[in-house]
Amino acid sequence: MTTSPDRAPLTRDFFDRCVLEVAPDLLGRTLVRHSAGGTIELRLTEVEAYAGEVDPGSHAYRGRTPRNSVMFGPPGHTYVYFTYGMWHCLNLVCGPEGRASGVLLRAGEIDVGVGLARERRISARSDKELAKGPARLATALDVDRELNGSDLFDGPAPALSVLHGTPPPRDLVRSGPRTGVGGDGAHQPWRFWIDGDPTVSPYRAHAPRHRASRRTT
DNA sequence: CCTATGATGATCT
DNA sequence: GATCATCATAGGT
Repeated sequence: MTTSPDRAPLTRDFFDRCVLEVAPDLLGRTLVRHSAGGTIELRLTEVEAYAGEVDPGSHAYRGRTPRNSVMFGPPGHTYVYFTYGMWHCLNLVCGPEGRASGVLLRAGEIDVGVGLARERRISARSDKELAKGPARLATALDVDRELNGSDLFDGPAPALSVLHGTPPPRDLVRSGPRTGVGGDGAHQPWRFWIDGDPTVSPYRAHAPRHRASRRTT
């Protein structure tokens, strides 16, 4: 039985590097999700780096809390959080240990399991939209907080893993400010994407909510 | 294509 | 109580 090099899993050492190296290096890689519904494979086209306690845009900026604790653990694990009352976002924890950094997986192209992804993403108007955005990606892959902290290298068929895939030519890798990040971290060019790829999500600048108080009924 | 806005609840201060 | 690493929808261009 032969396995082509692009189907080989990445090693844990791949993730045990500075997040600013790992993030662009993840573009073009293949994310594999095994769940009860079936298998999804996705080619990553857009990611963002969050550099831990030194990064004002990072959940880890103000230190360890119950939510962000897996960011402080070893690399090669998932960090899944719930946001805006409705959505989940999926990150991969990077090294070195103690840095509390992670890569937000923002978008990709579904290569395997398009039918299953469409069942989970009824509102998608085309296949290009199935994982165009971090919460859409998490929805298409059936990722929620149950997956938080899971090890990408947990046994022969982990719930989530990353294969080598085919990285794009370096001159197609672009970088710019992170979507929806404000404050002192707003201008770091730590969003990375494949230029011209139709599955990359639109950039949105940080939009502060202004006096948006809700009635308490 | 674009912009504006409501939905919804965990988290942290 | 404010914020939030977002999305779907409605309506204008």
